[in-house]
Amino acid sequence: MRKESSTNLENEVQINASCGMAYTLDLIGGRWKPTILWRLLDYGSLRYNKLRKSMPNVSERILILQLRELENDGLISRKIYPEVPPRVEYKLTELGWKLEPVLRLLSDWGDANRPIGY
Amino acid sequence: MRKESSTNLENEVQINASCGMAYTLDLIGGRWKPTILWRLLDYGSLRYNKLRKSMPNVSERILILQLRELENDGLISRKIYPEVPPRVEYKLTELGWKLEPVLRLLSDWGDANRPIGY
DNA sequence: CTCATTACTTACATTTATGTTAGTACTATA
DNA sequence: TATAGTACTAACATAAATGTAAGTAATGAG
Repeated sequence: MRKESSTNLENEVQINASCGMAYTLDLIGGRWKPTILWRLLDYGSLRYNKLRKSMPNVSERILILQLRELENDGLISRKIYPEVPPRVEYKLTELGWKLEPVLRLLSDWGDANRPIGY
Repeated sequence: MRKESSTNLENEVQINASCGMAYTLDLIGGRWKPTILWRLLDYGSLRYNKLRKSMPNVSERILILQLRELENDGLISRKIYPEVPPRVEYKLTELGWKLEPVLRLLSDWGDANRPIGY
């Protein structure tokens, strides 16, 4: 959990409010968020388990955390089917799809400029 | 300082190596890096003191840390003039300038999609 | 009754990022 | 001798992000 007040948090809030770049980076900047977003761009829609199995190194807790943050920020949606065993499907929202060109540019830049042998 | 080995670090390394998006985000993702890069896009070249005064909320230590990381990652250069009092000028490298379209897209997206009243 | 399946949650532990405060070296100028 | 100016560094402290291991609810199949 975050503290209710700290210089750290105040700085974050202030920067995000005044700098579009920082705001965008804050939305997509978690350790596993790029991977999640990329999968959803690829598959369109994914069940939790399939997503998880496509990311062998995340722990469940962290994966859920990142999914919740993306959901709270309006980038992905979570649809629960009332079945047993449960079924939950994740997909990009309209806002999430608006990110596509941004994500592709970030991806292309990284692939083009990552040092050789990195 | 970072540990030499930890799951955290291993995950970071592995993701950055396999995902261009994550790699790019890692380069520009510090708290004050967007602001620094934006200033340098704007001014072309900036002395340390002028940069600092344009960012009243960073502490010196953190500003220097972020500058060093950007320098180590090859995005900015640091030129020392052998004068007293000292003079140090920061500017974007060629690689740094290549980021310009990425930064502008991130900025535009954030400004366009940040919730009202945020 | 037992077990498998799915999408989680809980309690705990560690690592990493960020922030605070004070101090330094060097010289020119007053 | 004292002070100002610049670009830092050092020692310390806190906040936030990430990771580990185990457990849970619900139900159908065997």
